Amino acid sequence: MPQNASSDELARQILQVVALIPYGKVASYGQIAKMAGLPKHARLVGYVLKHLDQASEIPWHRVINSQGKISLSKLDGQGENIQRTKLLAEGVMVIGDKINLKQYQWMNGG
DNA sequence: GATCAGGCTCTAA
DNA sequence: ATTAGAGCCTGAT
Repeated sequence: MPQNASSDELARQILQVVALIPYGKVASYGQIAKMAGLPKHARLVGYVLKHLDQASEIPWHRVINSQGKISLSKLDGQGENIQRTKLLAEGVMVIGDKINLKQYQWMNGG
């Protein structure tokens, strides 16, 4: 890891970008990493989001993988994918575990 | 410091 | 469009 930035700082930069994703939109891990100035750290984004506090107001569910699919398999009390449920609640069309990035990806086409 | 695993991504079938 | 393999970087043994 770089000497000029603590891991906590990297996490902060990542979360700062994730917090900017607008309601009803999604972004990929790689996209987040890139926007945070950490182009190769897509997996770190996943790591950071996984270790978030549940009280956090970070919209972690708006982050999906590059294929437009949900990587997280965590389920809620209904046996449904939590991330999928949250996205649907925001009006994001999730078919199976896949999302139409052309339509819902943040900053896609402006 | 070596080794393993992870909410990834790119490329090739 | 879906599946495999290789590459990449960090955090935890």
